[in-house]
Amino acid sequence: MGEIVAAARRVLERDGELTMHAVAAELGIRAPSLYKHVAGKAALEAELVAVALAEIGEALHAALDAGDGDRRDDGDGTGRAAPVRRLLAAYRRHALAHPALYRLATSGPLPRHLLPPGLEDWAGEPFLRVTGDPHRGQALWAFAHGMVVLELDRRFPDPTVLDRTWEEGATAFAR
Amino acid sequence: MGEIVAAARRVLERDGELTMHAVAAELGIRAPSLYKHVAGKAALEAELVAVALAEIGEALHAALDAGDGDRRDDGDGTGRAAPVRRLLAAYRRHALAHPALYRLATSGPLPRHLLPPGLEDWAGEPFLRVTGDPHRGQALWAFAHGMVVLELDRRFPDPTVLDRTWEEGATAFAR
DNA sequence: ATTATCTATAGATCTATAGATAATGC
DNA sequence: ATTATCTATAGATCTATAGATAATGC
Repeated sequence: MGEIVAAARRVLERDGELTMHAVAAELGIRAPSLYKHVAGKAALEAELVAVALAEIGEALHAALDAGDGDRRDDGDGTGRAAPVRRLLAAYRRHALAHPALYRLATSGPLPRHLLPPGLEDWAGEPFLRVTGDPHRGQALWAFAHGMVVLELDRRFPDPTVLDRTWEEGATAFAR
Repeated sequence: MGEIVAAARRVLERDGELTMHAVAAELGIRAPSLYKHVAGKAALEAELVAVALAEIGEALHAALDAGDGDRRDDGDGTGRAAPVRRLLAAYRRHALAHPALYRLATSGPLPRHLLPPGLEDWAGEPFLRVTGDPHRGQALWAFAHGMVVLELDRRFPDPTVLDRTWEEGATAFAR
């Protein structure tokens, strides 16, 4: 990860937003100097999106790889709820740990032409892996993404503990 | 709905964004004149959020009321998939028909202190009605919201037809 | 020489206020 | 008189370019 991208990431995670001025300050230089190294803000953001997708993908794949042994004893007798639960837990944990980066990578149009080929698919693969079906995988991803953004935006009324809500999603999709 | 709110709504749905200048132009006046009638942009947006929540709530309640007779023949033998399907279909249809208004009402922090009491809960009630459980209702809502925002942001790879994905969510939550 | 950084600033966007002026109601 | 609208403009924010200046490599 280039120095500038790393600085941009620190800024984004610290401030919750990204400006060229803040990135430059983080590096100890002036904003105009950045333009000798980066094409523009959009290009810098695209690099951050690539970093974010790679990390999300790693977290999700790792979550599934980790538990490849324990398919029983998940409470519903089908042996399928545990992997789904682990996947969702990893997704939630990672997103809430890097809220601004998560938002950058998952909100608004994706600059696909600026991303490494295959990265997007690879990052989403765990949802396919765990459901065994593309449409079901997409649906599970939509559930996870919806939960995360609603949680980040504090959209759930009351000071709700959301563990049970995540659990409902896990069991619904685990049949 | 006040004239200004109505104009703001037209602007939002037409331009996909809201500026005081555009709202004033829509009314044939200058932007500074608005401030004699509205406290500020945030207040105007809050009124739009209230309108949006009321309309979403109406659409969802109506969708459930409409089909209170046909609980059989939904393909999974439980008699519960049909209402969930209708609810999701109404949610999707309404959101995609008013994308900018939907986003305004569901993204970012909700100005609860500026909304009519009870409105938020009432708008979300159909999810409780159809699942019979608060947590399951929240989970279903998260799925619907996730689907809509991912669809609006064109986040699903390929030119996917998403009907089957919605269907997967419906069956998952209809048990 | 070449490369990196600097200062200065254009230019785009918006919200919102101040104070002047025109329109309307009694 | 009061109310609504107007012009003018402050002020906040950002991205990005132009041209000058300093630092580094050969």
